[in-house]
Amino acid sequence: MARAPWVKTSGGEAGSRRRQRGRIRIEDVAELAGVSAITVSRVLRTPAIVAEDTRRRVDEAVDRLGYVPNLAAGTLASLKSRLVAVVVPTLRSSVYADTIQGLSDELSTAGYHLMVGYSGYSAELELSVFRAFMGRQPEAVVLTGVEHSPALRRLLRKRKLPTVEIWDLADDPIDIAVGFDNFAAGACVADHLAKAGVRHPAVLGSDPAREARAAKRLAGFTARCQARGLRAPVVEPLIDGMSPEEAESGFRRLVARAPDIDGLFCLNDALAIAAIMEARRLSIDVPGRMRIVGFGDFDLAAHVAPRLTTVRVPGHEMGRRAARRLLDRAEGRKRGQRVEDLSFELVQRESA
Amino acid sequence: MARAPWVKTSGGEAGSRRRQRGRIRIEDVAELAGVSAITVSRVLRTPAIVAEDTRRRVDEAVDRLGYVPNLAAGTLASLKSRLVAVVVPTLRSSVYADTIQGLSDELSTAGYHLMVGYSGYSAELELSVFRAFMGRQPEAVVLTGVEHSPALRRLLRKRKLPTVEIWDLADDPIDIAVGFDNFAAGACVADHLAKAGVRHPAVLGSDPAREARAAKRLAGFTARCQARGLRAPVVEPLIDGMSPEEAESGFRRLVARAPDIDGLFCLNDALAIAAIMEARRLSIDVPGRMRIVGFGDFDLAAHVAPRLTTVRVPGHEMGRRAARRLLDRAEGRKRGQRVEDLSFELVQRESA
DNA sequence: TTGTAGGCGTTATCAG
DNA sequence: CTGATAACGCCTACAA
Repeated sequence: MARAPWVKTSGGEAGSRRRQRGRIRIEDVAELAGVSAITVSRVLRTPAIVAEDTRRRVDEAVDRLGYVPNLAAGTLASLKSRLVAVVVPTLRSSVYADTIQGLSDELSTAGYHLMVGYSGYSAELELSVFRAFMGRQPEAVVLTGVEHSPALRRLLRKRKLPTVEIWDLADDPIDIAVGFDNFAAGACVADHLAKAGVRHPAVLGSDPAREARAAKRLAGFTARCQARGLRAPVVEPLIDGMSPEEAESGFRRLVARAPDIDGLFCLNDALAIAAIMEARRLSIDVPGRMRIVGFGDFDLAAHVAPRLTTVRVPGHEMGRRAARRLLDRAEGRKRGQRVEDLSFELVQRESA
Repeated sequence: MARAPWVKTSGGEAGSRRRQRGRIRIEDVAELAGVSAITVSRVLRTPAIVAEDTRRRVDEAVDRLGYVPNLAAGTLASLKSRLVAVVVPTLRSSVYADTIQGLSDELSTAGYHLMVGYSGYSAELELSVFRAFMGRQPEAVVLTGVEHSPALRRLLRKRKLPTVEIWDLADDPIDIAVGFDNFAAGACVADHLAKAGVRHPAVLGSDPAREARAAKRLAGFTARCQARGLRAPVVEPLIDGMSPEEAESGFRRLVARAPDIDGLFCLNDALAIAAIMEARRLSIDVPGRMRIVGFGDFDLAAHVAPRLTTVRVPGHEMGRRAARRLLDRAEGRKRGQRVEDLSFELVQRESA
C-alpha cells in the first residue's frame, strides 16, 4: 500500500492529512448504507423523494455512525446558510430577550439558527456587528428600530437581504417592519393620566438622542398632553435609560424641580419601579399624590406595591411575527404588507 | 465567445450558473489587485507577512469591491469555524444575559462569534439544541451548570471539544469549569441571618429537581441552619423559579404555614423583590418582623424599599473568564486548573 | 515574499 | 428513484 497519504480514500483508511481525524462524512454513511452520497443527502433533507427501503438503510447508517452534516460545506454548496442575523440594542433588557426567544422558537423549528449581536444603542456599532456577521452568509436580518447607519441601509438593499425591522414602525422600511406605534403608546399614557385628573405631568427616561423609540414615546406623550391642555411635561432625561440607579436620583431631581407634579410617565418599567420605590422613601403617596405609569410590563410590574400601571408591548409576538414573515419569504411567498403594526395595551393597575 | 456557461471564468464575466450573481470572491479581489488569491487571504489574516506595497494594493481592492470573505468556505477549508456554541437555561433572566455579554465582549475581539441557544432548564433540550449546533462545527462549547445528559458528556469528551461549564463548580468537569460555589453561597446567607438573630428561617425558590444550582444554594443554606441550631427551614418550592407571580402566592402560603418565620432566603432577587412587596401588603415589617435575603443582585435590588440584601455573583466576569480560558486553549496554551472558583459576595443593605 | 495545486464536505445539475 | 460529476470559495501544503 505505498500510496501517497493524500490520495483520497473512501472511508475508514488513514485518509488525507488534512481531514480531521475521526470526523464522519456523508461519504462514510453512504458507504455503510450501500448508496451514494447524494442519496444520503436526500434522505436527510427531502426524505419523501427517497424509496422507503433505501431511506431506512440510510437512517440506520446515520444513527450508527452518529453522523452530523457539516453545515459549512452545505452552506457553500447550496448558497443557503440557514442562519438569521439579529442585532438588538442590548441583551440585558428582558424585553429584547423575549423577542429573541420568539424569533428562535419560530425559526428553530424551521431549521434556522440565530446569530445574535448587540449594538449598545449605537448605529455605528450596529453596522460593525452586522459586517462581522455578513461573512457567515445570513439569509435574513433582523434589526431593532428604524434608525440605522446609511451604509447599512445601502448594504442591505443592494444585497436584497430579507430584512425585518422590529420594535418600531417605519415610514420607509428597508424591507419589512414589524412593530408597534411608540408615539401612539406615549399618547395613550397621556390620555390615561389626563382622564385620571393629572394636570402637571412629568417624564423620566432615557436620553432621547440615544434611544429613538423612547424618544417617540416621549413625543407622543408630550403632544397629547398639549392637546389636552395639561401643563407641558417636565422631562428628566437619563443617560442610561435602563438604570434604576439613575431613576432614583432622577426622580428626586424631578420632585425638587417641580413639587407639584401629579403624574409621571417612566419610559420603561425598571425606571417606574425605581420611581415608585423612591416615592415611598420620600413619603409621596402613589397614586394619591402622584400617579405613575411605566412602559413594557416587566414581570415585576404586576407585583410591586402599589402594582404598576403600564403599557404591555408584544415582545415575544414581535419575534414570532418577524420570523414568520422571514420564513414566508424564504419559501418564496411574496412580501405582503411592508409595515405590520402590532398592538400595545395599557394595563391599568394601582399606580395610576 | 461560444463558451459553455458553466466554464469557470475569472471574475466579471457571466460565470457558472451556480455562482450567486454579484457575489464577490477572493479571486475577484486578487485580480483587481494583480496578485493571487492566496495573497489576498494572507493580507486579511496575517498582514504582517505580506509586503507593505502588496498589502496596500490588496486593501484598496477589498475596499473598492466591498469584499466580505465567505466564512463557510473558510471554515470548510481550514477546519476552523471561529464559532462558539453557548447554551443557557433561558435568555429571559438578566443573569445569563450578563454572562453572554461577557463572553461576547471577549470573544468578538478575537474574531469569534457566538451561537446562543437555551435549554429551558432541561438536559434533554440542552442536548437537542447542542446537536443542532454541532453541524456548524463550533470550536468550543459553553454550557450552564454541571448537570448534563450523559450522551452530551460522552459526545463532548469524544470530540475533545474545549468545553466550559459555567455558573457552578464541578467535581469532575467535562473539561473546564468556571463558576462559584452555590452551596457556600447558601451557607453564607444562613450565617448572615443567624447572626442577625433569625431563629425560624424559610426558603422561597425554584423546584430543586428542576434547577440544580438553586438546589445547591438551598442545601448549603439548610446545612448551615442546622449547624447553627436554627429550626429547620420551611421550604416553599415554586414551579417557575423566576416568577414573581408564584413568589407572591408562595410567600402567602409560607406565612400561613408558619406565621413565626423571621428570616427568608429567596433563591433569586426577582422572587425576593416580589416577597418584599407582598410583605408590605400583608403589613409584615421587613426587616423588623422578617428579614429577607435575595440572590443575584439584580439591578433593582438596591432600589426597592427596603433595599434588598442579597448575594452578588460574578455574571459578567464568568463570561469573560470562560472566554479567556477558551482563547488560551485555542492558542495552544495548556489547560491550566480545571475548576476556577470565582467569588460571590453578600451585599448587606436594608432588608436583612 | 508570493504562487500553484488540490482538497475541505456538501449539494445542484443532468443523465439514467 | 438513484447516481456521476462538478462546482461552492477558501486555505493548507509545498514549491519557487
